[in-house]
Amino acid sequence: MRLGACGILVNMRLHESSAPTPGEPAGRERNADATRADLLRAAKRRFTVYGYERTTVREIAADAGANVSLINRYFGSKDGLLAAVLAETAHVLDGRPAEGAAHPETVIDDLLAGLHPDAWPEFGHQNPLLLLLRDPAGDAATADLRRRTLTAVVHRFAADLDGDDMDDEEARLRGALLFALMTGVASLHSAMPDNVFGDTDSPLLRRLLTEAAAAITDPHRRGQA
Amino acid sequence: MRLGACGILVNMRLHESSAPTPGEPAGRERNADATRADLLRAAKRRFTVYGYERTTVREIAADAGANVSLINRYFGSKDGLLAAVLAETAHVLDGRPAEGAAHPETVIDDLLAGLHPDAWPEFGHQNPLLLLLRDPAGDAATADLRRRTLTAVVHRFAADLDGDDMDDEEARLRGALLFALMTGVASLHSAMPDNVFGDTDSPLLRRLLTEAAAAITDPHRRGQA
Amino acid sequence: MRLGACGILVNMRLHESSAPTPGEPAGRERNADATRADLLRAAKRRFTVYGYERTTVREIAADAGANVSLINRYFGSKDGLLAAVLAETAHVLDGRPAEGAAHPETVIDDLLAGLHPDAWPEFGHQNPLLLLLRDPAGDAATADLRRRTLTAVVHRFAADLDGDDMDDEEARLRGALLFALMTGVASLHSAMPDNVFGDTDSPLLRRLLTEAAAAITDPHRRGQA
Amino acid sequence: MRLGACGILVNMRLHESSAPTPGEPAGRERNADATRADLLRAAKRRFTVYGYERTTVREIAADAGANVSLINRYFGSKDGLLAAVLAETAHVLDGRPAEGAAHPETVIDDLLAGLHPDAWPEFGHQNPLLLLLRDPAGDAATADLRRRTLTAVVHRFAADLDGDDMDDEEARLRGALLFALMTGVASLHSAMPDNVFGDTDSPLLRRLLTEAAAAITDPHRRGQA
DNA sequence: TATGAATGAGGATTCATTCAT
DNA sequence: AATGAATGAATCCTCATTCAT
Repeated sequence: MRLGACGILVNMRLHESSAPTPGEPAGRERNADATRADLLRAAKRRFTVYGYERTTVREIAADAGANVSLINRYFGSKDGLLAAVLAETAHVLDGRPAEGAAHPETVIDDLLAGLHPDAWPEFGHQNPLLLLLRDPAGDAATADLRRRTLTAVVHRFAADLDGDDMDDEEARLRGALLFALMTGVASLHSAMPDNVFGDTDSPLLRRLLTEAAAAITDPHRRGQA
Repeated sequence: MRLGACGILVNMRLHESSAPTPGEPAGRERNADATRADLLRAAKRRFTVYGYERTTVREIAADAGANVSLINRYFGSKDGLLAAVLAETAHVLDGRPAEGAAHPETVIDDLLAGLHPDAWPEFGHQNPLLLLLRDPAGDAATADLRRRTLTAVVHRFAADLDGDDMDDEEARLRGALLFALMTGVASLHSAMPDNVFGDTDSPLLRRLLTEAAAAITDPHRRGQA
Repeated sequence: MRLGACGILVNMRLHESSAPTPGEPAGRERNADATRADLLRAAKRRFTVYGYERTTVREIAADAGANVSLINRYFGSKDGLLAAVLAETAHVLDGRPAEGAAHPETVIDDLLAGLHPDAWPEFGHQNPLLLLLRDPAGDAATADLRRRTLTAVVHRFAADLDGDDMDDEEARLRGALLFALMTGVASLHSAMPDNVFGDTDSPLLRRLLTEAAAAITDPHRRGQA
Repeated sequence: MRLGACGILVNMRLHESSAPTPGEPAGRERNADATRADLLRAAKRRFTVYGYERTTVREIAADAGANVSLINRYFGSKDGLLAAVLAETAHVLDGRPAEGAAHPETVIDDLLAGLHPDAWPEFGHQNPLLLLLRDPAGDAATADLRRRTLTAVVHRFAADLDGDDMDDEEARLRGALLFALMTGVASLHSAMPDNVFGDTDSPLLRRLLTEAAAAITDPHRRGQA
């Protein structure tokens, strides 16, 4: 059983490719790649924090310090931008540490680290996976992309569990449940600003989550009727 | 430990007070209460399934077979309608069986029943609790109502766990985690139409969930480091 | 020269035919005439104070303690109600004292009395003639009625001036000017809540207005080049 | 006594910065200033002629040959547009001839010139001051602006009268009365299309008005009791 | 490449009016 | 006569997108 996939969930400072340095004069430097990246970053944050519908393209452009039309130029449409963000979300998994310890504790460590106020700066300090679960926005193509991305992520979880102790079917189920537990916690944490879970570093919280994760992932669990 | 609150989640009664019998000619029957109820029902479904922003008041009115402006007449605004739906969601809890068996199995039974394709007809066959977690729409007042409703629900979960075996603080934490597990499963189930969890009646699914729930709720769990 | 017409402008407490006595239960007594009168009175006030467009029929009905539909029943439409109010305005002139002293002082006395905060209770303490001059509301028929009413009123002023000292043409011109002076003062007074004219009883104000009125009405004025 | 302020009332210059040349194909020339000016001009006319409420933003946009949403782009809202028009009205005063002959005749000349069918083309051939007196539309902020503009205009009249012959208080009263006379005449003229005052150039009309104005403004008037 | 002006579709809401009771 | 539920047209405004420079 390997649980490395969850390693992606740790806080990772991303390479600020070309942050919209404030103080710079209005006239943006003509650099397509940087502009594109800035727009993408701004979109990630706003989509994650406010949701797709409540985000306007003008807000994204303003955040990025770019002109609105460039969204259409580089991403075709607002939906295209969402698709790019979703793809980005999937790609976040690619950067995971290749080798991961396979213990429930690791999973939970990653989860709890992701709840930290400083985690996920690129996504407005929200777990990007919530983007895949919350408001079902976008057109048909985007919805499909979202679904496929979600499937890929869940499969990744399953793959890490897969081993000689269980078949694929069972691994997929356990992976999905583990994913559900994680996103459930992240989602509730995100929805309740007054911190339902109290101190994120509380030993009890960690113990309970670890136990629950173990119950889901451990095939040799005793006491199971 | 009592877990009765979760019994509410299986409440799928649907008193079709005055369904808009199709085939009838135009000119709605003049019954304010029925109209209001129809609008509320239609809103519940669309808000839950499509989200607040992607639902237009005209769609709701069309679903209800009523005139659009009656939404404003009866609920003041689209936001007021959302508030009514949220309140309804909270009130669903009030109809719970007064005393419930306090076993994790009961919680999971309720959860799994809620995943059934025929469950929650009023909410478009989606768990209404998702309405409290997904897209953060509405104006300030509605957002506050949403938050308070969510808090109330979580507290209800906690109250059912509270007992002589743990203090309030701990009960609240365990309740929140249980709630997170449930909504996480419901959310993932809702987002992936091709049924990630396979057969909802599968014994393995039930066993894993029950174990996880027990890990969260049982204070006397052995083998906890 | 007679100026009696202006006598109509004095403050006159109207017969409260059936004031919507508060405290009475909802169910209105079934009395068509009284209801009609109440609606008319309410409309007079709101149209005069807030203007036609900014007044809703529901507000009028609420003021009158009557049901909205009765406006259409008794007056055909909102426009019909306005027409009735305009007619009423014209009829106010009918109740004038048949014989009036023909001095500019009388005209000005009436005008100043009309500026008093307690004057014109039926019209929200505003000079009803403003209704004929301000916002050009209503459909074509109503606009025509308004115009005809206005013409009638101006002619009435002229008639009071007519005499052996001048021909009809000249009387009409002087009457119109006198009317313009009066309504100009009333209009400005109405538009500036902080009382542009200071104390309404000020001797200077009365003297200046009387002189101006005299300049308009007196055919034997000396010093006219 | 100086009456120069009234000189502004004859200001009927109209710099057609970029008239929507009819006959040109669709696709408006991309000139923000010109578009803004066109919208403002169209609004001035419709607000003055038809009043605020009876004017729709679409009508204004159509008049200006511009897209409706540009009203919101450039003025924020219909109310913002009204505010701009009111400000414009106030600014009209700024362009007055610095020094004016201080005779009642000048005031009346200006007034009568303003009654000419060709006067005030920008305001639909209506005296723009009527905009400040007629239908009290707009939200609270706009109502306040209207009131302040009106106050400013009246004070301007007063200032032109102020001199060593009278104190401020008295000047303000006389200024207000002069303003009332002027707007009263303009208002009645505007409300009665069949020309109540007959020929605008009639010597009698001019004489009567000049006498009335003199009665209001001249502190050395003989024959005053 | 970048800008910002212009566009048009769509959305919530208000309101006079009609209709059934 | 009176009630209030239902209707639909109309209005302001927002927003993604396109176009010309």
